[in-house]
Amino acid sequence: MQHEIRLTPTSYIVLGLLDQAGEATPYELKRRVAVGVGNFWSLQHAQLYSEPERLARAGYLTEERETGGRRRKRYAITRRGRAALHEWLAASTPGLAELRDPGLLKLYLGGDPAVLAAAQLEAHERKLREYQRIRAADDGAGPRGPWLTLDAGIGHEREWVRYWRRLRDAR
Amino acid sequence: MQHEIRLTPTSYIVLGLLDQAGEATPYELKRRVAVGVGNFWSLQHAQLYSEPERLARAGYLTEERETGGRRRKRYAITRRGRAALHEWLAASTPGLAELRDPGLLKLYLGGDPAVLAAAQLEAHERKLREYQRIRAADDGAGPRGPWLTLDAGIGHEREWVRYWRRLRDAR
DNA sequence: ACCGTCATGTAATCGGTTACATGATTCT
DNA sequence: AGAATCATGTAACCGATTACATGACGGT
Repeated sequence: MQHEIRLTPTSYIVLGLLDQAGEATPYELKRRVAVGVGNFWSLQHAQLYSEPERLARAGYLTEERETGGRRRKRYAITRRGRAALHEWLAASTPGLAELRDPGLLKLYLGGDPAVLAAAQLEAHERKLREYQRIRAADDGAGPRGPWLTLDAGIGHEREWVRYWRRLRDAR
Repeated sequence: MQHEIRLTPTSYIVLGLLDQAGEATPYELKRRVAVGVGNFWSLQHAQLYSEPERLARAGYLTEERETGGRRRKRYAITRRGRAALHEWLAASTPGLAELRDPGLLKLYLGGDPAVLAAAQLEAHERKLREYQRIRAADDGAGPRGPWLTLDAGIGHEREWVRYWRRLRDAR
């Protein structure tokens, strides 16, 4: 309830999901991540056990154990947690994202463009189709954020496809 | 010289740069990273001290201390290091990159699209101009990798600009 | 001579990843 | 009933980030 801890993106994902969900167990968080944010910011499932603990100790969440059966831990966001979340949401965003693409790294360090392009192209085309399927299935209800970010994902996948295709066809 | 260590992207960046440079001190590596890979895969400078040590202990690099003045450590890649690098370069690349953009994360978790868009747009426009300046200054000599990845960076920055602009102008 | 900044490095901490492990369920 | 897979969780390790610290050097 007292030590200051540093809040990382992982922290805000947990806070944000709990803010929307009301309360959840780590496993529920895991599933929510998998169908949403996980597409552009993935987490190890173990973090969804350790991070809520950390947040609870610092007073951002409450934790209570179910009494029956699996004795799961259920977490809920506190007023302090909500405050931290909204402060972060409103604060100006510092740096930009980095590409951090393993394929691109290989390209930079001397990998064969043609070989890389072939593999990357196929993977990105597949990913693009997946996103488009998700978007087609979305009925537009629910919060706007997920829909908008999906749109970003599609845009970038298209860009990747363009990029690797040009590279493949070069020369 | 003997323990197995896990090679991370950081490892390959060090190996790759040393492969091109012949040999270097951590500080020289730092500068090379800053003008190149660092644009899409940044590292803490401290890692450029610890990682070469790790690699040297495992036999991928040789390490020798300068005798005079600062007694810097100079590293060079070994045959084993080169082998590991080229094996990695040739191996098929596993997953795709994630966007991992803090602005996008805020958008997903409920941040105000208009506010986010304004800030992000400006930052990405600036970054795009920077890349274009770098490309204009590039004489096309030297290895191809850096030039090609710069191109990827430009493409994605353009996509970000399109994306946030549309978002800003929406409604 | 002093100051500020760049150069260069080490130490401690901690978040994140990997590995391990057991209880439920479903399938054959 | 046994096998396989999903659900759920813990523990250990380690790479990465942060903080700290000192030396060199150029400028005034």
